[in-house]
Amino acid sequence: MKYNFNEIEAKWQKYWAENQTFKAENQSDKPKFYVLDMFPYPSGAGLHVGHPLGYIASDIYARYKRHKGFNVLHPMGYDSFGLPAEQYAIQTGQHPALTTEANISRYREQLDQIGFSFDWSREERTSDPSFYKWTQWIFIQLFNSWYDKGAEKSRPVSELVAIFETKGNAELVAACDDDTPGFTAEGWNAMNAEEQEQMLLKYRLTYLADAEVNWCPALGTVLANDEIVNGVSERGGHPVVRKKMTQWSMRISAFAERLLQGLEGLDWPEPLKDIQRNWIGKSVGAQVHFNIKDHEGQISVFTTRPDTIFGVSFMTLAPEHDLVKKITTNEQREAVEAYVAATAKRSERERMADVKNITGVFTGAYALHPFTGEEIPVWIGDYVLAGYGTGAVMAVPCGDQRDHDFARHFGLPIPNIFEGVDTTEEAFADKENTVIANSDFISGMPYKEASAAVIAALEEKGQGEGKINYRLRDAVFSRQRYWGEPFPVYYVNGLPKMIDPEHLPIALPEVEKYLPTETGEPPLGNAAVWAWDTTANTVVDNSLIDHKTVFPLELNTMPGWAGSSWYFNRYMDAGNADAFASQEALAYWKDVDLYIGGSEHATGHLLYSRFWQKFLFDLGHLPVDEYAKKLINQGMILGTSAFVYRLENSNTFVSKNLVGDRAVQAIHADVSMVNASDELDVEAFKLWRPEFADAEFEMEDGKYVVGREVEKMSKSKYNVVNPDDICQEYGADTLRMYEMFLGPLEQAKPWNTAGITGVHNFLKKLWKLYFGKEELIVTDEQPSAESLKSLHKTIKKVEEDIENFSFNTSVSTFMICVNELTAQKCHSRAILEPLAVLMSPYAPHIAEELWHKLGHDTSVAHAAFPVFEEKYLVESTKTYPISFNGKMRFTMELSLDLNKEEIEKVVMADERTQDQLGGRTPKKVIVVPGKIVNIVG
RNA sequence: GCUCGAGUGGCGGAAUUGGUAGACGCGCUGGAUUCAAAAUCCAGUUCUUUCGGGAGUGUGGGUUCGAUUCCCACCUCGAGUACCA
Repeated sequence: MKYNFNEIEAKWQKYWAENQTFKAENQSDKPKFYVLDMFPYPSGAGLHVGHPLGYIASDIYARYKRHKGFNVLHPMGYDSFGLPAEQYAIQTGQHPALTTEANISRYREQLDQIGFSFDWSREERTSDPSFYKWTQWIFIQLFNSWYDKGAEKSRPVSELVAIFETKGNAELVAACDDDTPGFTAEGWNAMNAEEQEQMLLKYRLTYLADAEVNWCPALGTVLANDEIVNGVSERGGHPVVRKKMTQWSMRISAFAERLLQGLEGLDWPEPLKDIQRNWIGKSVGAQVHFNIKDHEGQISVFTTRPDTIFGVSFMTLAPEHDLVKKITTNEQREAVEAYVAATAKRSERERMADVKNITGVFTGAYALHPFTGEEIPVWIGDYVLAGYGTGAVMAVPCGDQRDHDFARHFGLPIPNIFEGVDTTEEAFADKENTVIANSDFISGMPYKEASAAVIAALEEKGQGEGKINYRLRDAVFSRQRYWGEPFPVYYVNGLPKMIDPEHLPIALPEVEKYLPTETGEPPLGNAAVWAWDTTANTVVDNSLIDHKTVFPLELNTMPGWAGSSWYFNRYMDAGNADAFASQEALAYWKDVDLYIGGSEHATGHLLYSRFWQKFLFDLGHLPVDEYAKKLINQGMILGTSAFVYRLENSNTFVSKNLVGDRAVQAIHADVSMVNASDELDVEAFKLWRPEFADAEFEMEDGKYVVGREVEKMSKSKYNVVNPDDICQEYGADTLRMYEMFLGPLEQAKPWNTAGITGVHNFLKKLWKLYFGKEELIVTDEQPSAESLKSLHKTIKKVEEDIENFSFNTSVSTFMICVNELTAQKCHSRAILEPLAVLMSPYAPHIAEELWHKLGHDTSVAHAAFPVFEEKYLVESTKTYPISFNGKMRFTMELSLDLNKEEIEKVVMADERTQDQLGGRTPKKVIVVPGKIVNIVG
């Protein structure tokens, strides 16, 4: 009987769907296990072979856990709001919902073909109103909350109001805007409703504020820091400029410390945790307030080296610093203003590219040293960033290289405050080996002690305090786009009001055009029906806006990461209309046991989702404050591009090895036109594009050989391999096993379709253990000891491999097992039945077919995993490697009963040993019973 | 620059606590089968060699009876980050 994979796979895919084989119940006596994949954005290009890599790995794990008796939740859905569908809508006028729908069905078709064990009854789409209803609900919860730094906990704003009414904000330790003024209870009570509302916005966890944002003109929207790479937009590579705009922001900075600490308990890849740690960027130091000569007020700086305070020889402010205007002297005004104007004009990118150029201007003002009273010149310079710390630094040229460079460039003094170090040529920044000198009361102290002493002295003087700074900034949450979640927000006198959650969802309105309006408003400004009627509690026509009962709605939409920040909780109880998930379902599933996805989400999705989880946990909506116990990053599958070489200024293509040193242009050729031996199908190439129709070819041995290069798999490089084609030609089981066979899951590795025959042949060989030409050849014969050994060796190894996520080595193990069983001519049911179960996580279709052909009438998916028994592996002899000076020369099969002395005696008596020694007497003989023998001398 | 990660045959990769380097697969070579091809099967395949052997896991050192594995220095590639005070 032939292994007819197409027929088998279609049959079982249908069976699984009809029988809901993988439906997970929210109540079970079995222990739970939640296996999650990062859900995809359904792009128009469909899946290529790189996309399912992580899904296959997680599917193997999910299926394995089912065999091991767990109630497994393994869901899938779509992150279906996003830019590409909207860009397409702008070009074609087609509603993004339609293209998204079409793309999703294409994705679903492709996913179904690979035989994943997803519980599709829980499918979710972030662009579905029944889903984003809860995204809007969470937004409202954030708006109605503030962060108590004392308790490190999010709390309802109603509690904050109660504090303000009785105590003002003097004793309050809360996350809030930097410019929040202090006020007393009387002060609060004296404010009118609008003023109070303005004040509360400074505390809310999502707030509306004027902020310098990253504006991307080409995309027509603002971007978050993690959406910008090397100063250009991550998507499309467009320039980004700074712009002041009123935007919704998320106060994620309030959670910086918890996001950092929470990493400790997570079984996530260390490099990924490092990325998050760096992004959060905690630094411990002090805030120092310098008085200014002849001026009111102070200049505050943040420093991680309070111990170097006696080494300060100047100060530098960011050009944007508020004090610059106030303190600049008349003599210096012209120079300062010119410098400030010049810096403002430069884009972020120019400033980044131009790090080595030292620029700055003296303001004419002097700060006063808190201990010596010495006058310190105040400069401005663009090496100081307005957005970090206080936007000002105390410059210690002997201890900081940038300050040193600046001082040398402008001829400023470089006083040395380090014992035994010369700092004339370069700064000394080694904290560990620091001994302070020339520094009054801290002379002779090391870094730690000196820092503590300085902080204490500053606090006493009221001129500073210990301070921890984080690099993590609040995240801009507004996007000037159409295809995203609408905010449940309307405006009364310019102040935002939340729509009552019971009226959610606020559905995305219809618009004529998906572009910004003529007045520069976001696309929702084109909507005719986009106003909130506070009496009817519904969205009504804009013409009804009277600012009394009908108000304008928010025109921005939420960013891509809104839905993905909580979707994993929704799967636990997808479809619930009364809550984002029931408390019972949340209590049962709790968290994700295994999460697989790409590391490119380290500073985006994986940080934001942890933030929302902690927030919802604080308010009692979730049972745990970290949602993914274990996370694995799958590596990227790279494409193997093919190149043809065209002689310059001609239409002649030269085969790779004939190019020599002639001037040629390398052009990507579609990999589908190239065979496994790198030969180009010349006729197909001519038909590929009109410009190649009359191309000439210089062939070698009648063949055109292409060049190969490993690159990222992408349409533009014509190296995309489609999983559908592979499934058609070799079957899903082959695809699954080959993707795993390629190499370690976490590693990037090139795809090469040529190698797939090895895995395919293996499955054919497996099939032949069960079937002869026409019939099942499995017998009830007692298996041989050898066969039992092959099986149990495999059980042990495969189980260990799955637990360690080493799926590539499992595939090898299966190959070895089948090779051995074939050599043994084993057709025993006692071996082949457990083998089918063992294979089922990797190659579920063939396993299901074999299982049923062996007489079972329920799915193999819930069969118990074979139990490893040590007794079948017990050996009486061992083939010892006999080494001389560490080099293996020959082997000897010896009984494992022999002790050290006996082994040594037998080995020394062997002729080959004497040959090797050539008459010499060994200095030493190392015998490790069961392992090796090493003869030294 | 800083922080991580990785360097093993022609290729993908294996070697789980320091113990037979190159498992398994691709590719290649030879053979069987076939009118022929595909498919299948068998044998070989790290390099080098005077066929005894010798060398060999990025480079140089070290620890050890023994190092792909541990330590030190360096080189190359990849990822993250980028004036963060």
